[in-house]
Amino acid sequence: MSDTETPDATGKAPSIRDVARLAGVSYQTVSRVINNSPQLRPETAAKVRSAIAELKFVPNQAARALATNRSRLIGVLGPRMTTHGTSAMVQAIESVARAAGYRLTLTNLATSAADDVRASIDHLMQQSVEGLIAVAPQTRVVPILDELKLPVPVQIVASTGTSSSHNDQTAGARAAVRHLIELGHSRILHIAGPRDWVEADHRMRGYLAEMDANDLTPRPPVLGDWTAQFGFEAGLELLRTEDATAVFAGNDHMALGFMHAVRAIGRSVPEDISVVGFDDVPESAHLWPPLTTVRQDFAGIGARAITDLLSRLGESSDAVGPSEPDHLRLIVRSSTAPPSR
Amino acid sequence: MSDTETPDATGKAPSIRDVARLAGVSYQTVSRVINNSPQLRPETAAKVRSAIAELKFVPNQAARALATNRSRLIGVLGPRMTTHGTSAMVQAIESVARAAGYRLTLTNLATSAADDVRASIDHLMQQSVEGLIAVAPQTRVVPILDELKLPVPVQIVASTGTSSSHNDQTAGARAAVRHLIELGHSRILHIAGPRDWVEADHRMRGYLAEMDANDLTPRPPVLGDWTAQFGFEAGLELLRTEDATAVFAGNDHMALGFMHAVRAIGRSVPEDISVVGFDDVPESAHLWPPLTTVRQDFAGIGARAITDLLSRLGESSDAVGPSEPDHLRLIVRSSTAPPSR
DNA sequence: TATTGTCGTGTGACCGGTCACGCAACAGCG
DNA sequence: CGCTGTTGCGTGACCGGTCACACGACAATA
Repeated sequence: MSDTETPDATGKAPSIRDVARLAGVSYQTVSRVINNSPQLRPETAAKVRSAIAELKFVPNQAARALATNRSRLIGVLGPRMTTHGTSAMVQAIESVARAAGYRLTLTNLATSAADDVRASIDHLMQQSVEGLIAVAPQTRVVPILDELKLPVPVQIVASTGTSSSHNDQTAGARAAVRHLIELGHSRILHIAGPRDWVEADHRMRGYLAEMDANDLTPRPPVLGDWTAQFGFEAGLELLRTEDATAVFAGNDHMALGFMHAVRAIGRSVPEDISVVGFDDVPESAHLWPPLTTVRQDFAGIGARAITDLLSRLGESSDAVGPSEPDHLRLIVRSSTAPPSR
Repeated sequence: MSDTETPDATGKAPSIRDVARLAGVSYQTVSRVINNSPQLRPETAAKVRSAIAELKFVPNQAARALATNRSRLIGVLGPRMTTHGTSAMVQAIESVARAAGYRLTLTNLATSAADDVRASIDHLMQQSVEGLIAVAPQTRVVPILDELKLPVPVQIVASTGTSSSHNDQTAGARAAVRHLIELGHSRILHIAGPRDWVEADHRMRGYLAEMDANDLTPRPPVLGDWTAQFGFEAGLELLRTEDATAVFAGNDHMALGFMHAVRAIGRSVPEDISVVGFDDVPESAHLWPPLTTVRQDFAGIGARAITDLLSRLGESSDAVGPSEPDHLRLIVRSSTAPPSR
């Protein structure tokens, strides 16, 4: 009478054989039930389902992966530095992947050294991922991915677009610079992101291209590290050595740091100098002054990237349609104004 | 002569049997090599290793998991809303886990509805994770975790401490409020985080406790959603209806939004009203004015949580030692000053 | 020289699923 | 009434590792 409440108290998880025994069918029938095979009598399926519920059976994914040679696992190669943008993208990726029946395994780059990158990729490949998605990778990561010739599809998602839509990458940066030019600025500086980030590169190119298109001579961009701290330090330096009326920063954080520097030397934004950022992180609207910036739909970018990857995996992409590229938009706030001199 | 360059071009990944054949040993010997068995003649091991290299053999984790009944997989239950803090913690968790030979599988909560939480947990359990780590969970998630009686260890990591060190949870909040009191403030408001976040709850309790300890009557905290936008809106409202000289916000973002509201009505921080935040996100030092806040070592918290979890899994925690709880520190900047009236 | 123990390696079964097939029962058809 | 086709389900082998055990070679011991 001191029987355990559950039918088997072996401590081991029940297998399809256990379920089959309880339901009075063969293990293959159980397999059919959990795979929604159509060739099943409804009553049989019901019997099996109740046995599954009773035993709290949950299919062993490892066994399934082994037998089918499909892991339904997607590897995410995270960036070295996480930001609002990358987290938002990863989150979107996860939710789309899960809805499609895929799981996510995550790894972050410790550094961007080649060995380190290879180790991270190995780590993912060992889990026999079916696809790889590199979030905001540094530029040096990309050739490594190419060179490795991975046996699975690789999707690169830079925050200015996926690898499949390279055309509009610099558009946002150009819009930002054009805005400054239209306000009447001509001495415009650029604080860029790190040399080896895809996004940084494209935004810098956008700056150079737009300056060029307006017959303005760009100043050599300062290369930063995306942080507010750098924006601050670079700002102190630039304000001492350069005579500019506007700055286009590679992201909002550096713009924020730069604005701090402007105040620190007793000048003000936008009266003395205009500032525009990039990303439109949720805080940018509430900075002082509210920051003019370029908005990105991070979640949308992430979702598109994973959708593309899934469709490359032969997954019927549920009517997501082709990528619509217009996810960059200039948001004008009060950190920009016509030059006073 | 048109042979492929690799020994086998079957398109399938090589198994230990293939390696064994090439090395002229048994598959068991290969298994011993990849598991670093000591009982091996060095020459044999070398032979096998070169065969492994030649075939680019990589052990199939699914098969291993199936045979050993150990997945070496840790499930991460991410929060509904990702912030700087949670990303930093996840990143730290990943790096520690990887170093210990564990892999991470990630899922994010879409909402905090019970069904949704259960679905997310199921999703992780289906992958037969060996442990679960819930990052910054809402309070309602915790009882669900308890009630489910998961067969694996669960580690809850709130950004104010892991579940194992509950004692200092409110300390940071109390320090923040005490700082305001010591400056001479008595009419101090609190903009709290969402009702169902563990952190929000503890910070609120810290506020109430410290007010109480100084015989000050706390105002009922406003419950926000962590965003700058909320801080802004709540600020507009509070500044209209309340007569306070200081505000303690549940996080830096809401503090930032509040400061925006102060400026929006033509008053200033800290002259008219002092503001203190919580978290010390990297941008806080560069806000205007630089924000007084409570610093948290997110990476350290994350690392500690995963270390604890690993040790509960019987992993020899490499001399990490017991958790040192002093990771909260008040950072005084210029958003706080004595009251002017 | 026979016995015992250790070292290094091989053999068969097994983990929990899936796949390809086999097969009984029954229906439709000439 | 026999033939064929379909439906519904069961059997054996297999995925790629690991585990328990067996076994031969050789050294130490009696």
